[in-house]
Amino acid sequence: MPELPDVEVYRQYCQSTSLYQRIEDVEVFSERILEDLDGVDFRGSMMGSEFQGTERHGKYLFLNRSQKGWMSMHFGMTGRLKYYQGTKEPAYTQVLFIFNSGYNLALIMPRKLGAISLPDSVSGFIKKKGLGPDVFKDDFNKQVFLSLLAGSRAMIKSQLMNQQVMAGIGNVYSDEILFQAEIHPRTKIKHLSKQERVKVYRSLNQVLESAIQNQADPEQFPSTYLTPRREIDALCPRCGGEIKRVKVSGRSSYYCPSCQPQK
DNA sequence: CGACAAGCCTGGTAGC
DNA sequence: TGCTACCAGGCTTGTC
Repeated sequence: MPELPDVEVYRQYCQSTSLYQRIEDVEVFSERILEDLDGVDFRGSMMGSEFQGTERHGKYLFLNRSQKGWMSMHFGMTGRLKYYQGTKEPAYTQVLFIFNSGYNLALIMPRKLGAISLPDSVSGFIKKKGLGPDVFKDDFNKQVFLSLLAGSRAMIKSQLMNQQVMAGIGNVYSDEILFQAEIHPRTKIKHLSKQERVKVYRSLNQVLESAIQNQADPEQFPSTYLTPRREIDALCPRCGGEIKRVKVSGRSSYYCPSCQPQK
């Protein structure tokens, strides 16, 4: 479920495991996820360097390679990382970094919809991709959020998920935020009052903070959360009613019809 | 076996 | 009418 909280957990994982070890070799099992180099050139660029720091913007993770710039990672729908010792890489490993410490870092991704690229700078990458501000950084405040909704013709869920507007929220967390805010996912932004918009903002902050604290693991989420109950006819943790599913911009959205009535 | 799945990107178009 | 902003569909491949 690689949305902002998941990628933040991956960032902390890399920070605590994968820095300051020389990359002795790189194995590329799927070239399609390499954005700007083929496998041979990517390997050549990575070998001999080491990761020295981590950043995150929205759903993208960045690893600093000092004078050689940055490596960005995107996890698609199914990507995750594993730092391990041993000879056999995990199933569905697409790119494998082999360190001189005897440990390896595997990018595991059953569906090859993620991407790796080698940007010169994080800010340049954000600009090139047209990403909006990261929703969990300090400068993302209520005023910024309200300005990003102002004048929009979109449905609230689509706007929360639009990475060009604001970066980090995907299908699962947009549903959770709107469940906590008691707003139907198909609500048009122009029909939301100022108080309702502020309520969405507060829910956004609370949900992301709680998710990161709980290692983005739905099983550890508060009992009032929808995320562990993303299935039709599950029961609403607030009112006990049946959870329903509806399509919003082509994405399956779960909600409680009585807690989140359609306007 | 068809529908579905947490990601992004693109082309066509609805609506100001 | 023209331009934007929006959204449906496609990509991939394993699971139910």
